[in-house]
Amino acid sequence: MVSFGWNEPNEGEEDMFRISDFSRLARVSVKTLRHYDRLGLLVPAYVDPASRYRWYTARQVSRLQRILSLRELGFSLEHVAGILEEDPRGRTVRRLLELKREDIGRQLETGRQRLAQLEARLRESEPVEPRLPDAVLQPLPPIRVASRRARVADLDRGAQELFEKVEADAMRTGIRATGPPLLLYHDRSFRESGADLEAMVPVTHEARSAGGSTLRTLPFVPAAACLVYSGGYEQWAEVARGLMAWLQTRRLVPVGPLREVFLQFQSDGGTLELPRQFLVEHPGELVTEMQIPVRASEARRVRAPRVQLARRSSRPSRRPIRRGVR
Amino acid sequence: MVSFGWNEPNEGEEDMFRISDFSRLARVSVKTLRHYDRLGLLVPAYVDPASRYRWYTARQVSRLQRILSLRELGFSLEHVAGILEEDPRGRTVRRLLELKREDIGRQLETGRQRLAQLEARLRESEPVEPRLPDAVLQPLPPIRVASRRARVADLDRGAQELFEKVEADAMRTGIRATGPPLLLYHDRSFRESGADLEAMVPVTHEARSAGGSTLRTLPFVPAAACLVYSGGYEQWAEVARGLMAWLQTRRLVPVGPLREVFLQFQSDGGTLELPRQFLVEHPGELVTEMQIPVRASEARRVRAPRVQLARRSSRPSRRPIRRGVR
DNA sequence: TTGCTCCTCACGTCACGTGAGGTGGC
DNA sequence: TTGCTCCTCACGTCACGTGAGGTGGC
Repeated sequence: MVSFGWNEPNEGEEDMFRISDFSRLARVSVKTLRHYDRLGLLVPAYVDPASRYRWYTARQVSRLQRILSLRELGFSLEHVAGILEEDPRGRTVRRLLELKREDIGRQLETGRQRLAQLEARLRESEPVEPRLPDAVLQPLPPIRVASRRARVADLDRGAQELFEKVEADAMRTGIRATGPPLLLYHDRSFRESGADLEAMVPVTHEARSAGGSTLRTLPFVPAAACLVYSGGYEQWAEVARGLMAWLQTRRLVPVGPLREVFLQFQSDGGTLELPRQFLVEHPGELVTEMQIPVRASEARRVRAPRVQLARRSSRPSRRPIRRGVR
Repeated sequence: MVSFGWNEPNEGEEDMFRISDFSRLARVSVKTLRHYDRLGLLVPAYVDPASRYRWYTARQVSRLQRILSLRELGFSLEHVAGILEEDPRGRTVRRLLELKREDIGRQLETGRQRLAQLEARLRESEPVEPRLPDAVLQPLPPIRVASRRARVADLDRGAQELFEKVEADAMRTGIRATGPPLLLYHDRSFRESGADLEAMVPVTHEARSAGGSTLRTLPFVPAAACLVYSGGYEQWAEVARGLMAWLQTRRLVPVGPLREVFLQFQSDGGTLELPRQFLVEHPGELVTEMQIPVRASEARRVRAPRVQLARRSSRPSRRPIRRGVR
């Protein structure tokens, strides 16, 4: 047994709160307090060596409240532990909070959108059956681009940062963009985090250097399904449905990385060869073209059995969901 | 082996997408698709019996998108499964969506508040040290009340519903409230879900029946720490700190259930005996009094050793947090 | 034939919650 | 002494993600 602290001055001498009272007054569950103790986030002011009872002081409330408010801002407890070791007035914490502010701003925006959509859906008694967008099949010419490729932690932010870097490089080296920016998805399947992205800007063949960006030529693609749509990713549902239905009826299958071309991504328009009518229909909106290399299917036609039944008898789901609302 | 479906008409005959392509085009990870298959939420149109490869059709995108949008609204996957079995235009779904709308509205509100607080904190170079609110020690007289007690799933909503019921009972039975409503926390420690709450309205002793509500008399409390504050639960941090510090310096310990008295909970004020000055200072705001029965501490003074060191040597935390921001 | 795609299975993550079984405190 | 409070330990939750080890498909 180690024994110390018993020679301390009187400042340590004070009444304390048992865990249940501390829990009630601070509005935090006992389980949470024990959890924070284990993580070393909030260690009780005193722990009885025999009974292991935890005792807390009033002064510990402020640390607890800092933990809770950081947690509510969306930081992980591990992250909170780090922040609490920093100077709360220092630059590091300030920067983190500023980043978090932008974060929450974005979250609010998507929340508002979702709410608006939900309300629209509730107002309409009958859903407006959206006409599915139509695609075209065409070859993609080789394109000379300045590009940056990386695995990014967050899809949207990562893409934006890549584009900013490429554009900064172009600025510095005096390269002019000759067309709208493109985004390539290199992963064979979709992933939200750790995606392998390549952001690029078309340039002329005269460009010799692009700083940190790479100059390369996108290969010729003999056939690609291309689909232009307006609006952000909230449109993806219909775009995907439309494109896939289109591919399916034509017996085409994807064979290469997906491209997104940002034809109009700012209110001033951009350099595009879009039909003028499209732009008039969607003034100031985001206009994107999706392009996916395809080839004819191998004519290996798979016929679909009534799979729901087949699956049930051959391989029952391991964790069946209990049905029924409420 | 069960075999069927091979006599189906041609409608089942169509090309399909392998899981990676379906994933890319629908912007959903392969892991998620397999997960939904396992749960029976989205079973592939065809599963090769030999290879167990999953094949999806374009038509399955719309079901997937419904799953995703319901999930994003905050429904659990189990709940989503239930909703998908209902008529999407039926009353059940409509009611669920309306509830969810209110839910999201509330979430947006707290998000906005958090953002505002964060921004305020970022604007101030120096924090305004809040003066801690002050409590008073006083006896609580017995009070005749009409009350409803229940375990509630959600704290805030549960309390509100209880109050609505009590007030409806009072209306129906013609009882007049003789004071501001009270909320009692019966749990020995705090809990967010499943809390044991009692909502009550003071009434006269003449009342003989209160419908579904119970008529009872709150017992006399010889000593309670009472603290009046304005604002909502976002004030709790300071209130708790103030109250606990106040208790601690006076060597008082809580001995009974916590009461909240809603002195002013609507913009029109209410029936109160608050100092007029307080009301003038906080016009139209929420004004709450916290009351907690106390008694003198047993003079068993626990002296706090330097616990951080003691704990480290005697019981190292099992899952230490790796420190350092970013 | 080779590498690529897909498979299953087991375990991890995150912030606790649940419950069993047991001991200290007044 | 009795019930109440608190303890630890192990496991569960939720919606997947990670990675090992292995097989089918072109």
